Amino acid sequence: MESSPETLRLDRRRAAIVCAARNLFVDQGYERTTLAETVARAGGSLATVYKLFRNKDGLLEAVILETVASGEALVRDVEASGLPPAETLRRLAEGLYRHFLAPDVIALVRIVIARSISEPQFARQFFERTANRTRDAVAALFARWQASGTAMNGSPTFLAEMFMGIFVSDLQTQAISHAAASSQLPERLHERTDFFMTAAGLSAACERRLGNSEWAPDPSVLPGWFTEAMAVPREEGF
Amino acid sequence: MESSPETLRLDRRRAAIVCAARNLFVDQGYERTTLAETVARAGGSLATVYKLFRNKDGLLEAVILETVASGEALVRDVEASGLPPAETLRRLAEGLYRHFLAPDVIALVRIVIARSISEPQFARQFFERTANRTRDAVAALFARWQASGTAMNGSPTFLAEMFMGIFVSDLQTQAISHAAASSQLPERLHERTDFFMTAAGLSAACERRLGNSEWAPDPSVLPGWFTEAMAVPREEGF
DNA sequence: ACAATGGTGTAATTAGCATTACATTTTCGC
DNA sequence: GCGAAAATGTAATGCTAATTACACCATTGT
Repeated sequence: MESSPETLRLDRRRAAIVCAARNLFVDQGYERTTLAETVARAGGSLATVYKLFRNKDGLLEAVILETVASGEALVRDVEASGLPPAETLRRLAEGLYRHFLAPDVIALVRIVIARSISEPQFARQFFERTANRTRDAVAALFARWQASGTAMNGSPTFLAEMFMGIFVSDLQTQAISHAAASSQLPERLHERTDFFMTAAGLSAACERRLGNSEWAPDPSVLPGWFTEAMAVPREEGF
Repeated sequence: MESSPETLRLDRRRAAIVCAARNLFVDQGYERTTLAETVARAGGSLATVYKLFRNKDGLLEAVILETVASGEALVRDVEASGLPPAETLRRLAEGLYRHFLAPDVIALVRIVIARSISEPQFARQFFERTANRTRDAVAALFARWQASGTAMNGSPTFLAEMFMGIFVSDLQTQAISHAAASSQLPERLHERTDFFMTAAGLSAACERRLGNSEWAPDPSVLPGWFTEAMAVPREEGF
């Protein structure tokens, strides 16, 4: 093992560089940010950047992978609060919205899309780690609900896709149009979530038919698709 | 007026350059395409490019604006066939999908997003001319239906936004992940459209209650929001 | 205190490409 | 055919920024 202080020092440099780079990338984009600028802001030197990240692309990769994570943790947390489906979905919607539509995240998504032209497999990996993983976590949640007797229209995977659609379309809008973050978020979000729940057969009205007071899951007999959809959420930063 | 053959010649050059540029941009992206390459493919010369488009940015602008148009015309055409709402929406979904998810369009959207970092107002204009205009056309369609007695859950604008969400989320997926165009389009699309219609209260089941045989709009008394939503579709290429 | 390891600062090196300039050829009305 | 106007081809120019090389300073373990 290396001596701890040495490692710490190196790590601190690395963190500082990644942080400075992230801020600059978010403000100006990747192409317009020079390594000289990054180094000027982070301290350190060009040579260090090349040692740590091999080249500018490597730095971008580090920035992206260390900044944007999936919403799995959020799904886990909201589910853990044990609320009935309708309320769970409302909170989930709010949390995912906050997560995926944070200005920094949008800016980085723009950069990833731009780079996807020359490096498709990097973009694919990014997408895998964020959107797909989150979608799978939501699908698994739906699967658990369905397994415990909550009726809904459609397979968990399909419903998860549609649920994610609530955010993605806004993400696209913001990514392209640079619209100011709308302040009417809360209502819009609720409206959309309710729309989703209506179609999915999960709206509050439906729940009342089952008595929504003490909603408790019952993990007993599982349908066929359950096994694949039930992939256990992995440990990963939010 | 200039003499006709002269103008024709100039126009033909222009068209050839735009076409070559579009193909190259779609294949390689904007940054990686050099003007020399474009000119080599189109014939003509660098000097001509600078005369016609002022600079590389101008060429991009021309390519984008002459290639991607809104789906207004499609909305008009599908509506004109006079089918009941459910069937109209299915066809509309199919048409819009084909339009917005064509590989060329996706590639150009990628480029616009990339450029939106340094030129936000150009990107906003693009968005305005494509997605927003299409959404408004769909909203106006919903407004007309609602005005003629078709019941639905939510304002036309809101419903149009949700309807567009069906495509946008896939557009995002394709733009980022470069997934091969899915061949399972038809089913997925139908499934989603039906999902939308369920939530919107427009599904076939609902229609049957009104008798869906000879569905005919009745543009008589209009609700308050109608005027703004009813913006007449403008002439524009599809 | 002292070497050694490794970070730092600066100054080349390099390369790509947009943009410009200009000399040559083509087009087209007359 | 002729000459003006425009198009073409080619060869600079110029700039930007990634990448590399190298000489100088800091930290750390002994």
